[in-house]
Order: sequence, then C-alpha cells, then structure tokens
Amino acid sequence: MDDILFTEEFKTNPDKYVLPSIAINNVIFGFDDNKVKVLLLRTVYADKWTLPGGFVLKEDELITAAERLLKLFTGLNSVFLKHFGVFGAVNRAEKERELFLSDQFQGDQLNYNFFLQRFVVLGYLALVQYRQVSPLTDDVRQCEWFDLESVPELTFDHNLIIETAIRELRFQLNYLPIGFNLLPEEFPLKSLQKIYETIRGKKLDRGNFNRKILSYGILEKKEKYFSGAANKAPFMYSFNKEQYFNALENGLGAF
Amino acid sequence: MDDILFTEEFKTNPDKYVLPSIAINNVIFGFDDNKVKVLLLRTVYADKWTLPGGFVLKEDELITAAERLLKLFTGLNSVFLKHFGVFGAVNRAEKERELFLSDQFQGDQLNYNFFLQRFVVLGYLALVQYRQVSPLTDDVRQCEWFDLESVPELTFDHNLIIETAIRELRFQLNYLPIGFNLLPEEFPLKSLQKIYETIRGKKLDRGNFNRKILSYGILEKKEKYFSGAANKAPFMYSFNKEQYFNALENGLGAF
DNA sequence: GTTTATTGAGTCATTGCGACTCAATATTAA
DNA sequence: TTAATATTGAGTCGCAATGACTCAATAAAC
Repeated sequence: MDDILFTEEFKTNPDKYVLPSIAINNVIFGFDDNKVKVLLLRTVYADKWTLPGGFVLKEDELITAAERLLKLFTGLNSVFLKHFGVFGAVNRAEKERELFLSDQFQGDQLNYNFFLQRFVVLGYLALVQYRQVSPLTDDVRQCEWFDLESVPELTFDHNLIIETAIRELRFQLNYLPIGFNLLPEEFPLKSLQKIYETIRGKKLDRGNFNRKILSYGILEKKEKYFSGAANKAPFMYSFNKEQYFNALENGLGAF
Repeated sequence: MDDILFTEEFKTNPDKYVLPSIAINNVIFGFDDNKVKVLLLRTVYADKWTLPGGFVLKEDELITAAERLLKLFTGLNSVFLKHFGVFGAVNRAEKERELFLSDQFQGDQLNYNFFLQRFVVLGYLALVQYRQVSPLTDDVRQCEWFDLESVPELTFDHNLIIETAIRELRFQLNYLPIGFNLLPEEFPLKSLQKIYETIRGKKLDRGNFNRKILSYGILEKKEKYFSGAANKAPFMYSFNKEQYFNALENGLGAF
C-alpha cells in the first residue's frame, strides 16, 4: 500500500504522486542493552546503509508523511516525532553520484535519475520503544539497529543528519521528558539514567539523578521486580501520562 | 538582479529557475523604541500584509537563498539567520484561494496559478539591527516594521509562522546570546533588558538582570554617555566579539 | 554465610536566583 | 542654587538546585 515508491508507475511519473524536490528522512532512536540505537536501512543499489525515508504524497500533511514512513519502517503508530532540521546542500548527492557511476552500483536507471536530483530533506526525529519495533524486512529492504557509536558511513549527507539529530536531542533533553519515549511501559531508573548519560555524553551520580528526575513528578513507582540476577532487584517505574503530556507541552519547568 | 521573480519569464517558467514546491519565508526581528518589531511586506495583489519571502534558486544553498532574500528586503548581509521550522499544511493557501477568487484580488492570472500551488515553506528567523535596515520599497513592494503586539492578519499561515518563530526565540534566549543581534554597536543595558522582557513576556529586576548578563563575560563597558534627558546618562555597552561568537557556538554555559 | 548491586537517607558546600533596599551620581529644569 | 529625575553601584536575605559525597540496610543468588 505504501509502496508506490517501488512501482514502475511511480518511477516513471513521480511528480504525479509526491511533492517534487522534497524528501523526508526519519532519524529513529531506540534504547536497548543500556545503549541508544538508531535504525538504519540497507540500500537496494549498493552495500551501503542509509536513513529510512521517503516522500510527501500530494495529499499528505508533512507530519502525516513522516508518520507514514515511521509506520512503514517500524510498524509503530504514535510516538514522539518532531521536525528538527532541513538538509538541502547543493552537493549533498555528490558521493552517491560517484557511486552510481561506479561498477558497484546495482540499481536501475530510473532510480538513478530520480534519486540524484536535488532534494531538500526534511529531518524528523523519532523516539521509539525498542521492543515494540519490528524493523521492516522485505525483498528489497532491510532495517537494522545500530549503536550510536558504530554508525557506518551512510549515503548522501545522512551522517550529518544523524549528528544534527543528536545535538537536537541533547538540547531537548534539558527541558522535555525525552527519555520516556525510548523505554518500555515499566523500567528501572538506571535505564533512564543511562539514556541521559549517553545523550549527554557523561556519567551522572545516581542519587542526584534520581532526586532530580523524581522531583518532576511525572514518574510512578511500581512494586514489581526483576528476577534472575544475583542481587536485589531494582524497583520499576512508569510515567504518569497526564503529567507527562503536560510536561511535553509546557516543559519541565526549567524556565 | 534578484528580481527574476517579478519577470514574465519567471512567471511563465518558474521551475527552470527555482526548486519546485519549496518556498522560504524570513521572520525578521528588529528592536527600536524599546519594542521588538517584525518586518512585513505589503502584497501586490490585495490590501494585505505578508512575510518577506521567496524561492530557492537551483544553484543556491538553502542558507544562501535565505541570505539573498534578507539582503533584498533589508539591505543587510551578515546577521543571525537560522532555520526554525517547516510549514507545509495542505490547506495553508485556503484563505488566499478565497481572496484570489474574490473581487478584492488585484493581481494577474499567472501569479495566481503559481502562488496557489502547494508549497513547503522553510522558515528562517533573522535578528537584525533596526537602524541598519533600509526596508525595501519599490514600485510593487513595500516593507514596514510592525510591533509584535500589532501584527495584522497575514496571508497564508504567516501568523502561525511568526508565532512559531517567537516561541523559538523565547526558547533560544535561554542559552544563546540572542539580544545582541538586535542592538546597535553600543547600547545601554536597559535596552537589552527590554528585549528579554518582551520575548519572555514579563518584567525583570534590573539588578538581577545586570548581575546575570554581565556574568557571562561577553559585554564590555564603554565610557560614553547619552545626552538630552533630565537625568544621569546610562553607561553604554558593546559585546566582546570573541566571547560572543564563542557563546553562540557553545551556549551560555546553561548546560 | 558470602557476594553482589540496589536502595534510602543523608551531609555539605557552592551557586544561582528572585525580591529587595539604600545611597551616590549626573543631568536638566525651575 | 535647588529640586526633580533616572541611573548606577553595592549590597542583603532567604530559598532552591546542584554536584560530590558517604553509609548502612536490603534482597537475591550461590
């Protein structure tokens, strides 16, 4: 249904279906194994990785297009999803142009012409719960999670796009209850702390972190426990949705 | 030179010169008479006001296009200029479509068809020194400053664009040395305080404000004076460019 | 009982902030 | 010369938040 993009009809007549010269890329962050991850897509035309993305259908709102693509690649509907930047450098397809002209190129001519034109990319940042995601895998496409530290060289200017997204994330962390979109319904505070540490890029003190995060009043303590490890199980927490959405609207009171 | 937009050639063949379906609008803030102002443009086709804007030439970087437009409308070259959002709602031209069909409409058919298609607007926020600006006025266009409190109803979704820009500005005020782009080379601290008060939307205490703003170390005290008023003249300040650009890069140390 | 990591409950010094006060200073107008 | 006016410098006071710590109780597995 969403795969007009991969039909011959679209390839021969793209401007009939989507807004010309505009593309969307989603930077989708998840969290697992105490590490922040980003979802990447293997290209169909070479052994390279790229950001999930697509185009804006004529009848789509911009955010709807971003949601549609998120749904396509992760199966998820409603998450934190936010525009964070535009990327339209004249030479942003230079690397790809060279690749397409080389003998590594495995795609077809129609894609070639379409993808190498100049696009203005709208960057959308998504925070999703890792375990809820079923990364898309079909005949031509394959999604996988990558640790932030081991993102490979990507197509176009996608490395820049990810870096910009992380900067934005680091920044928003200070006034929005960001971490929670990345975690499952219930989680130990340590996981949340790890997210903050990863995005901030430094260690935090447990006591101080807990004191602060609990002071926002958007967390609820649960009485469940982990099991399996040779130690006392950590308490689980979930967030109070009412307080949480209020904080999303009005910030965490930093100002 | 920059007025391809107003030639017959452009009107009949726009896609030859600019990226299709993409437009730019600049929200240009200035400061004078202790009030924050925004630069608006009178439309050629009706008695309405609109944001200065234009399109991206095929060979333009996005930021170059925004700079070119800023230069066109203000005469200024280098200022604080930053992307802050995209606006591409499907129905964002609805109001204009109605206007064009009404008997108030004074433009021509070619413009009609071109402007009413669906654009994705890239919003750029500019902070400029009021007194350095020579608002563009020619046969068809007329720029004027408006107080933030008395912005009229604008074309398209431009009121929304301005509101979003102010939100962004209010937000950035907390970590970037914003005010200085709005002030002349030398200024009294009270002017800076007024800017903060306007954007924050509340009164600030002089002593506390001065204490904080001076603590950033980006201001230099000058020994000049005002004259004319029946009171002690305020000291003038200017900003230390080195410290200032450093703060623009790394924030004001809030985080 | 030993080992392990979580947890609760602190301390302590420092910093920043908002709300305030008070007197000295410079300038013009009466 | 004096009065009126607004700026300036130099504070105080209490409160809240922060970062860097410590210490002992607790739960679970082996």
